Amino acid sequence: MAEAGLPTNREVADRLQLIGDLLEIEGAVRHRVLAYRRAAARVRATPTSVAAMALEGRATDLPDIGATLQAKIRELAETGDIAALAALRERVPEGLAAIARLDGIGPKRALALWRELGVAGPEALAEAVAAGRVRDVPGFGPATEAALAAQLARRAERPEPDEGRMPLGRALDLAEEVAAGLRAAAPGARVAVAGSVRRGRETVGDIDVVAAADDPAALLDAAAALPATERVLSRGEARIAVMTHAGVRVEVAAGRPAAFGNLLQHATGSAAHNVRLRELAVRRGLSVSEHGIAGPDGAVATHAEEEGVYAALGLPLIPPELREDQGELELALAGDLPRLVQPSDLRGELHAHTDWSDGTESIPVMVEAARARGYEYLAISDHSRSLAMAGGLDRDRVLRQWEAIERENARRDDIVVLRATEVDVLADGALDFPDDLLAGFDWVTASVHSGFSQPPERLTARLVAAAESPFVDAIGHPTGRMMGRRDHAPVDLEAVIAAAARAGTCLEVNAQPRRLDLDSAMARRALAGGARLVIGADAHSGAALDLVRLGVLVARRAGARAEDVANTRPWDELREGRATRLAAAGA
DNA sequence: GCCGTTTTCGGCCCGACTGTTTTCAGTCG
Repeated sequence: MAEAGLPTNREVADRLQLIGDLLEIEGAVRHRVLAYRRAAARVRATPTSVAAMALEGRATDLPDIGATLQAKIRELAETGDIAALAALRERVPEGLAAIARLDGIGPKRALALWRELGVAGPEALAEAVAAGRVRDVPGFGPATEAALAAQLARRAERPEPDEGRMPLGRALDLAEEVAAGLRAAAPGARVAVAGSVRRGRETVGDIDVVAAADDPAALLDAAAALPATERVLSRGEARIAVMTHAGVRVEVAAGRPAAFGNLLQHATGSAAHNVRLRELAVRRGLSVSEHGIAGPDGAVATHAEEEGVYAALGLPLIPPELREDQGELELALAGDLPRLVQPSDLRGELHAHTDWSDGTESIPVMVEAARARGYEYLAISDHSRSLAMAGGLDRDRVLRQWEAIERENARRDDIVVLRATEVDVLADGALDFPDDLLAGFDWVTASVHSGFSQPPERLTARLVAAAESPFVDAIGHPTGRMMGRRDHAPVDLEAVIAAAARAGTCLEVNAQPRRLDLDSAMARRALAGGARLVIGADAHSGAALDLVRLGVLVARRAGARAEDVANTRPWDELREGRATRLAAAGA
C-alpha cells in the first residue's frame, strides 16, 4: 500500500519518462535516455512503493535504479519536484514530448518544428499544419504534413490516451483470422501469431503475424490481398503493414522456414525483452537478429524453432507471456522459470451461468458443453436475488435448481455438476444469501456488481468481509473493471489479497474479454501475497466456456503455475478444502 | 545513467522501411 503523501509509482515513472523524453529532444547521449526509460518501466512494474524504498535507500536494489536516480526519486518524494527536471523544462518545452510521440515524429523532428516554427505543443502544431507551414521545414514534406493533419484530426476527436487499443479477446480473433487467411492463400507456409497478442497482453494496439515459406514475397502479396485488408500502409521485402476494414493495423513479417524460429522470436518481443536478450548475446560474442544468430566469425546460424534461438544463448525457452523484461531472463539463467499453468491443466469450470439467471442455455446444455471440453466438473453459479436485472435466484428457486442439478448428476457419471452461486456482495458488505443457504452450496463465488462509487475504504471493507466469510470460496472479478466502461475500482488490493490468503479464499481471474479481472499485474501481486487464483470463464453459454483461454493467458503473465490455480485441482480436493474451512469456522 | 563471464570504465540490440535526400537520417518495432 502506498504511504500517505508519497508519490505513487506511476507518478514517479511519469516523471522519469518525461526527463528521458526531454533529454532525448535536447540531444542527450542515447543511452542516458534509455536509462531513464528503463528506470521508468521498472518503477511501473514494481509492486511496492519505490518512493518509500528510495527514502530508505533501498531503491538501488531494483535493477536499472542507481544512486543518481534514487536521489532524484527521493528528491521528488521529499520536495514534490525534481530540480533537474525543472531546469530541463526551462530549456525544452514540455509540449515537445507530446509532439515527439506522434506517429512518424520523433525527437529530432519535434526539435526541428520548435526551432523552425516555434511550435511547442500539439495545438500549435495543428495550427502550423493547417497553415501549410510544416512542409517547408527541412526534413519534412507534403506527405508528412498530410499524415500529421490526419493524425491530429483523429486525436482531436478521441483524446483518450488508450485510444486504439483493443481487448485481447477481439485481437486474438482478428489475428487468428489473418493467420488462417495466409495459410489458405499459401498452403504449406508456416504461420503464427506473434507480438503482444501472443504475449497475452490484456489490451492490444496492433496485430503481428509471422509467416515463412520458400517464397516470402508471395506471403506479403497474400497479406495485401486478404479480404480483411483495406489498404497497404507500408511494404518492403520482409514486411508489410496493412490497415484492415475493422480499423486495426496488421503487420506481417515474412521469412524462410529455416529461420522461422528467429523471426517468431523477434516478432513476439517485447521490445524490452529482445533488447535484454541481445545484450546478453553480445556479452557472449553473439549477435541476435530476426535473421539468425551471428557468431564472432560472422557465420549466421538459423533456427526453425524458437527453442533453438534460446538454446543457442544457453537458455531454456521462455514462455511468451513472460517476455516483458521483468526478470524472466534472470529466472531463465538460474533455471528457475516456473512451469506455467496451461489450458490442459484445467479440470473444471467454477463460474458459469444458465438460463436460470442471465445465461442463455439450460443446465443440461451447459453440462454437455463442459463435458465435451473434457472437464471433470462444472459449477452452476447463477446470480443471487439482488441482481434482479440478471434474473437472480431467490431461496425457492435456488432449492429448485438444486433439484435440477441433482437430476442432472443422477443421469450421468462422466462429469460432476456443482451446486454453486455467484452471490452478490451487498452495499454494506453482507452477502445476498443467509448463512444457512450458503452452507448448502458446493462452491460460492462472491462478487460486487454495484456500489462502485463508494469510497475506497468501504469498497475494500466489503471485499475483505466477503473474502473472510467461511462460506465464500472465491471473490469474482475483484476490481469490477470493464474495459472501455469502467476502470479498476480503487480498492486496496493488498488488503483484499491479505484477507484472501488468510482465509484460503481464491481470487478470480475472470476471463470475460472486457473484464480480465484480476489483470496480470494484480494476479502477480495476489500470488506474491500468498493467495490462490481461480480462472473463471464466467460463461453465459456453452461456447463461452472457451473464453477461459484468455484467463489462462492472464494467469500465465502473472507467473501462475498449475498448483496456484484452484480449478486445476480435482473436485474432491476442492470439496475437502471447503469442508475444512467451514468446520474450522464452526459453520 | 546503469552495470559487470570485457567488473569501477567503457561499453550499451538490430534491422526494415519511408520520405526526403541525392546517399541517408529519422522513426519504428
